[in-house]
Parts: sequence; structure tokens; C-alpha cells
Amino acid sequence: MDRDNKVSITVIRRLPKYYRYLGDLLRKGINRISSQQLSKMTGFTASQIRQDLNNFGGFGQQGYGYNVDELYTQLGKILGLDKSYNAVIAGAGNLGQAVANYKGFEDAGFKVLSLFDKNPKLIGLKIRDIEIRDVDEMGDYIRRNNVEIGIITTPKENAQDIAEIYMKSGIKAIWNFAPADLKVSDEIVIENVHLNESLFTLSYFLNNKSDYSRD
Amino acid sequence: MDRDNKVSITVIRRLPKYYRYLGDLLRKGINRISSQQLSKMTGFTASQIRQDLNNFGGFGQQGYGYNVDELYTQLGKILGLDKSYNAVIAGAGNLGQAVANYKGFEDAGFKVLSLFDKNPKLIGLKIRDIEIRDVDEMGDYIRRNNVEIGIITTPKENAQDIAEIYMKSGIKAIWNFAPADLKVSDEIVIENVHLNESLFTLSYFLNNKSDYSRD
DNA sequence: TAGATTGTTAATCGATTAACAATC
DNA sequence: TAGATTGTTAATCGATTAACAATC
Repeated sequence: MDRDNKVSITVIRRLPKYYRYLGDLLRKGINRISSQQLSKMTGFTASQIRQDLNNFGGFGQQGYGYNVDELYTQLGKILGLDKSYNAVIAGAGNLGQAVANYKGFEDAGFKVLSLFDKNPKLIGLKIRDIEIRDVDEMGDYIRRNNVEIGIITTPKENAQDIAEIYMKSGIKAIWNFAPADLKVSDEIVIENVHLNESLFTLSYFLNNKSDYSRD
Repeated sequence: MDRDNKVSITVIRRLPKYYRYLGDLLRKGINRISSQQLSKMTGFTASQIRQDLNNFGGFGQQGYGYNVDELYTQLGKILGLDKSYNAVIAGAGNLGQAVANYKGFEDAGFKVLSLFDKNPKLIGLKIRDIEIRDVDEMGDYIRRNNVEIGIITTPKENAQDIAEIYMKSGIKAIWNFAPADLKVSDEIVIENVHLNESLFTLSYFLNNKSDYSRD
């Protein structure tokens, strides 16, 4: 891998899409694919796809294209999907439960060990075997169970407090669903899912169709 | 508004963040803000902020900055948040219920009229007054109730079928949470929330911290 | 071998940043 | 008036596209 230079975030955000389509191909038993065919599927240009992949190494072969199985495996490694991770969820409302219930994440190696909430009515309940615990126990639980990923599905008012508990107990990455920008130390990776921003963008294009074209 | 040329999607995706911070300021009673102060809050450069806003008109005043109330109102109009919209949700599982329950969307003018599912155990139940109906009735319901926005929170296997019902019944925009790329006619606006792609991006940066810097 | 398709360099395009005159 | 800050043009930077030699 020629990883001397930082790969840009725009490239990184395309990788999961390649990975998804390659998985589809793999399941269909197709074992060979060209950048041109991938272009048709993903909507990115063939040139862009070749450039993107070459940030990480030469996975293809002239005159042939890419081996689906190999490229899928390589992209999985690049994305860190060859490992597994322990996660917890703060906020056991609908959204927290939705994330806990989503089988796809577990299949990809992300295991939710526990949910946490402050609502006594929720504490003790189970979502698919996953217990909801008191948020007061969260810091201890994280330290004892080798938890790397902290998910935030609380209301925005509590998001920063939760982030601080995560930070203090050694969480390495935060997946944040609250509509707030968290302040945490630079070593912690944050990935935001800002649903309101997504909805407002949709609203913009609904009102300005002439500006819209499939990205 | 000098709207001769298409505004780029990268600009549009920053607007909701401006809007959110301006709302915060408004609630704090602050009525004046400079691009430099906005820069500190949002993390975008002051220059970029001024450029972005000037795509839509000169909302500021030399030597003064921007009037918070006015800018907030203007951005709201640009984003189409001065109107209200009827929406339905296909897929009444946890994720669909989470979206239906989220008060923030309704406050912003997005009203969920009904959820739809094919599971008989869910049909007839109510989420905050919002009834879950049989998905077979969905097309009719949309036509009768002036529904513009269709939300998809089904498993990916059903997403394309739902999209087609939406298309045929006159939906104008689809907010898609299923990990699939929908094929619909060009007049329909699609906004995807691909949670798996977000999680995989987080996973990448967790494994390649040196590539990571707050966007 | 002939055809296909990569890896990679160079050209183009677009987005961000810098700079500053205009002006409140 | 003096200071502040916009709106806007020009400069820079980065990302995408085009092109093609290398080679399977």
C-alpha cells in the first residue's frame, strides 16, 4: 500500500459504496469487474474509480479488470471491516433501538454490547438480548468491556455530556446522531449523522428542482 | 436573488448548519453576527461563509455583519422551511417509528400523516397519533392526501418496490434510509441516509487516525 | 497476436482561500 | 471620522476527467 500521503475524505466516503456493490456482485457469483462496469453501477466515472483504488494499491490487472473477491476483501481491510468492534449506545429511544436492532451492523463486525438510558422505565428492558442499563453505569461498563465505539442517540441537550463520558472512559470513536457538534479531544474520531441537515437538503431540492441532479 | 446559475451541492449542504447555528443565536437573543464569528462556530472559513451566502443575495451589511433574525429567515426560505409538507413513512419498524416520533421534523414543517407496513401486527397501531396502515393502501392514501415526501425505512429488499409506489402516486421527494440506490424518474428528488456508509467511514478513520481531521 | 483495461500522468474544472475596495 | 466587515475579484489549491503507454 502506498500510504505515504493522507487519502482525502471525498475518496474515503466513496469506498463504502464500492464495497456494497462488490458484495452484491460476489453474492451473484460474478468474479470479474472492470472500472467501466463499476462506473455504470455506482455513477462515479471509471477514471475516478481507478484513481480512488490506486490510492491504496494496484488491485487490478491490465486487460482484465478487477477480481471481485479480492477487491472486496481488500476494501474490507481498508475500511477496517476485517476486525470486530464493541459498541455501546447512549439513548435507548426509538433511534437507539433501531440501531441496536439493525442486524447489518453486527454482520459487519460492530457488536452493540449494551444500551444506556436515564429513563427508569427503560432500564432493565432488552432489545434483542441487549440490555438497557442506567447511564450512570456507562463509564464503568465501557472501561470493563473494551468498548471502542460510542453511539449517541440521545436528544441534543444530552449529547455533549454523553460525549464527555465517552471521552473520559476511553472511547475511540463516536457515532453521533444528535443534531449538535460535539467538542471532544482530537484523538477521538467523530462521525455525524445529522438527519435534520439531510432533510433540509431534501427540502431545498424539492423547492429548487432545477438545481438538482443525482449526485 | 441572483439565481441564474445552479448553486453547487457542496454549498447547499452547508446551509442547514448555518441555519442551525443561527437558530441557536436567535434563541439566545443575539441579533448580530459576523462571518468571522460564524466561522468560529461552524468551522467553515469566514470567506467561505460570505461566498456561500452571496450565492443567494447580499444579506449582510459592511461594517456590521449579518442580522441574525433576517439571515435565519432568509435561509429558512431558501431551504423551503417556510412552507409545510405532508409526508408518509413506508416501514414502521424501529427506524420508521423513530422518524415518526421525532418532534423536530414536525416543528420544521414536515408532517408525517401516516406510516405503512405489511406486518399485520403493526397495522392499526398508533405512533403519537399517527396510524400505521396497510402498505397496500399506500398509493391511494398518497393521492388522496396531497403527500409530497415519501420516506423509506424498510429493509433494502423492499426499497425499490416502495419507490415505485411513490413514483406512481405522485410523490415529489424520497428520503431513503435503505442501503440501496433507488431507480426513479429524474423529476423525483432523492436524499439518501446511508447509515452503513457512515459507519464504515467511521471504521476507516478509527483504523487510520492519521488520515483523520475534523471536517 | 489483437483486444481490453489498468495505472498513471497531464489537462481541466471547480471549490476554497486570500485580498481588498466599497461602504456602513 | 475611524473601525469593522461585507461583497466580490483574483489566486491558489484540490479533485475530477481525459488520455495513453504499459501490459495482461
